[in-house]
Amino acid sequence: MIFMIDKLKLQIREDLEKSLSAKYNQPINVVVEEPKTSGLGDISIPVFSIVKTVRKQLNEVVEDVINALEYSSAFNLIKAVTRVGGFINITLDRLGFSKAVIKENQSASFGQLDIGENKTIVIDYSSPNIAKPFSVGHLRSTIIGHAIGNILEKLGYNVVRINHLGDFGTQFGKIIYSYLNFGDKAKVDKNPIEELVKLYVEFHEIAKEKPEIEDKAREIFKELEQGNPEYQKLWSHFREVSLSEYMKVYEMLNVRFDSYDGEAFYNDKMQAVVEELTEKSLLVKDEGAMIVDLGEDMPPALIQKTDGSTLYITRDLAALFYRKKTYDFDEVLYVVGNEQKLHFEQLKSVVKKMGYDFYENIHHINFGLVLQDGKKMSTRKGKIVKLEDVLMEATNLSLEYINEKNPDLANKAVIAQKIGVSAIIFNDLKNYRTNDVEFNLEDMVNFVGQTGPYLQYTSVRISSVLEENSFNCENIDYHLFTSDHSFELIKTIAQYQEILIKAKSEYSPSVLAKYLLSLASYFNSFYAKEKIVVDDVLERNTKLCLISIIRNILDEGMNLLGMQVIRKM
RNA sequence: GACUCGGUAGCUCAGCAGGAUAGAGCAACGGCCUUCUAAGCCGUCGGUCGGGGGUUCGAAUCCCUUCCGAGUCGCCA
Repeated sequence: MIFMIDKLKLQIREDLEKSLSAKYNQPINVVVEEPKTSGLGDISIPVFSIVKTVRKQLNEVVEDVINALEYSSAFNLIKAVTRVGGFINITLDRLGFSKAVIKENQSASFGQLDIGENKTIVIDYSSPNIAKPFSVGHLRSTIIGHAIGNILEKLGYNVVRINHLGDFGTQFGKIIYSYLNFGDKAKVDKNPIEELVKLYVEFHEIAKEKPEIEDKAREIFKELEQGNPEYQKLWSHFREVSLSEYMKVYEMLNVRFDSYDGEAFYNDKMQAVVEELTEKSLLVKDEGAMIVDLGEDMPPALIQKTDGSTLYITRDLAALFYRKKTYDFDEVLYVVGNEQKLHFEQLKSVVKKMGYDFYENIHHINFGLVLQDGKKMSTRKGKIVKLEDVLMEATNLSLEYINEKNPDLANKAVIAQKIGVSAIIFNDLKNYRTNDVEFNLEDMVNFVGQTGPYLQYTSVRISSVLEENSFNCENIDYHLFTSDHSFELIKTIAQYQEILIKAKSEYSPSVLAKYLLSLASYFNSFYAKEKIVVDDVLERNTKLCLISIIRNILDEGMNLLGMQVIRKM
């Protein structure tokens, strides 16, 4: 059974390649695509490359391809074949195609994709640093990681979501020192992250005058590592209060994790890595530190500092092996910014050198930096934009819109927040993830055009029609789907599954986001042209069925992206 | 300096296993609410695809070169 347009294209391609290869007695590659300009049909086949391989006249090849098409198993869904120069344009049988799409959509198996069955993917995202504010960069990681995780689950993968908290390192020595010497317990309890950051900043100011406190901090950290109960208690307290603040953000974004094991969790698992590297003779002493030489292409990986303490990559290696052992993953994804590209290349390279094949399944899902005035945002420069403020701003603005457009709406505050938060999520996901983004509040809370609210609004429009009218998808007049604006919708619906697969293969939610925009756009055009609740029972039922399918896809798609679906706005 | 990523309409971006007149949204301008939510729809305006070479029937897409921006480059994470 062929229904999806991409499957149809694939089928035509396979059939043509088979019969043409036989005819010309050599392997033939056939390109099957969708015409970029409208009015030329639904599917097109440029034959130039075939002409080149077989060294025959263009006309002759065109003839051969058209003849071969008739023997394709997809031919029953083809209505017309025309030729424009070196292009063969295929027009689909709209009636037959619509029927296939709607039937497929109604079947129980719709959307149940199983390409990820029995496969496990570990995905590491969000990972904020304890005692530091939740940055806009971590917001990107959180949003992108969450959406990719959802898409993977939709495709049938077993997904393990890990929040690899930055809860370890010399900075804890500094914070503990500051807290003990000039901290205020009450203040910290009341406003943990803000106060801890203040203490951290204060530490650095004092360290300018009295550099010896740096040694104190290192000492405290060393004792913390070795299990000093007082320091451990403080560390664990700071971790807890920070995490509970992050949880508020996660709750607002509707994000969950399977594990919050951060860097500290791997503290006792690093020695084994160092030992294994030593056993495999990969560790070399260089300028007092222990490194793994990675050849000409890459700078070496620093595994152990001169003073014997370990580094980021050592911890990541320990975490990686732990995850492999614990989850036996097929792939592991790290949703971490562009600036750590080299780090992950080194990580893969070290794993490869250690002789493990699974280095190929380690993917750095990099994303662009959040820039301010064209430069990387820096905590040190104190230009911290508080995430809560951004979410608040978006919520307030959407409330203003509601008051203007629909002042009698019930639950305004709740809906305003759902719109505001979703606007920010969508704004991040609609563009390809590796693009850098300039921090711009106005863009983030834009509600007009290619935005989150546009999708929500489209779904709400459909809901308000469906709410008042019952329908069934058994009794359909497929002829109604043959108009241009209806058939665009049918073709777009038919692309949904392929879009999910593409979003997975590129690890980019933007593929889905762009698709939802185009579906919504086609619907809104349709909505402007056609009255849905008409007197004719069959026509009304047919249209209601169609728009309900559209709403299902919009809603599911929005959920996959991490947005909130609403019924009224 | 080396390496990586990017440069497409005034702005934000699609398109990039080479294919037919380079597409959206925003902004600007002009239409469309006595009919299912106008956060919408329709139209107009807007481009030497950073510059220069090359590969070929054909280049935004591939190669080289050059300019511009960002990021990274052993003891932070």
